[in-house]
Amino acid sequence: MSFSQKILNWYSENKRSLPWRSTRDPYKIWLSEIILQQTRVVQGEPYYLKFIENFPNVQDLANASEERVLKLWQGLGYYSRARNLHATAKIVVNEYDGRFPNSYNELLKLKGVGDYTASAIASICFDEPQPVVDGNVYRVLARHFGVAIPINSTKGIKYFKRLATEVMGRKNIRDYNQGIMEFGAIQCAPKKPYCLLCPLNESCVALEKNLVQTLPIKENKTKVRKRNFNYLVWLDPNNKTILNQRRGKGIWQNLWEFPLLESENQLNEKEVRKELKEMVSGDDSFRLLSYNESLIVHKLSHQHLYTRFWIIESNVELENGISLEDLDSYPVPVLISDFIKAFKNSYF
DNA sequence: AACTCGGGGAA
DNA sequence: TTCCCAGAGTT
Repeated sequence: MSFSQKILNWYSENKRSLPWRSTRDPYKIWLSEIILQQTRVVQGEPYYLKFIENFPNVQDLANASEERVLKLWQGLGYYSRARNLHATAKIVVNEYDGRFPNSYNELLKLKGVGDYTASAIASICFDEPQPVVDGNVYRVLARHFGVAIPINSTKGIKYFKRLATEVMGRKNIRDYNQGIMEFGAIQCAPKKPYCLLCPLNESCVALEKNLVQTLPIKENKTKVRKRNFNYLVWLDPNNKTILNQRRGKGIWQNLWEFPLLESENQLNEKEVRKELKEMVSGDDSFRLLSYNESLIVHKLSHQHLYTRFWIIESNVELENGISLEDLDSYPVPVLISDFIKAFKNSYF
């Protein structure tokens, strides 16, 4: 029996029941694929359900505000996915008459749709024989065929795409693609796969050579940048506060946060007070207190944010202050939403 | 080719 | 802690 046939057989017996498995609607498949980029199924599934409920079709998504899209995306990370999702919805509505392109090559032109996602949509919705190559597929192929080329090298990316094309089998590409990913996620898991019961164990090169724990090979370790954040949580006599929207490049683009003082070294109370006096032009009729005793370390994959929240009780009314109830309507990073939640429970 | 972009779950 | 997740865009 061929490699692809064994995958198909395994899939038919072991596939999870997932909400996007029962449709060929390109909108829904596209949405699910964007959500699942670098994201576990269990984490993405509730977001998929929320998005379908709020935006049943691409027109609804295109007509929404970016604020609303980002708010629904809040907590999922990689927020450029949400911005590109929204932008692509508008393009599909305005330039494609509301219909998604139906081929790999055309899908590839959409924002946020790369090789993997174009292959996924083309195969699942339109039966086009394009193999998906995601993290699961890299692992399955590297192990089963004993490939030691780094999966994140230019050479590796080309090699595995070619290998995936050779072994895919073209008759049921829709189930095969989902099957090999599911197989990688459940059977050929990253750590401690249970090879004894694997339907492909007789032909697995990594198992034969005792390389299951070694493959796939990945090079480059991301170095972590350390940053010091001081968030200024204003509270005026009406308990209103201030949020700013992050613009430009960097993390959390277009999300909201409290006014931020970023510094080379962590600031103490005296230094924060000095900065504040300049901001309010000499007026020092405010109370300043540190909310968190020890620093909060918010860890992103390539940045560690050493964070302190400062509460500033001011006697001056803020002009465009935001009430604490309204804070929840803004899309904010998890670091901020965690604080808001704790703050509301503890401070009043 | 290397870097940037989140957050969370599992071992 | 470390690894990695149905990757893509930018430099």
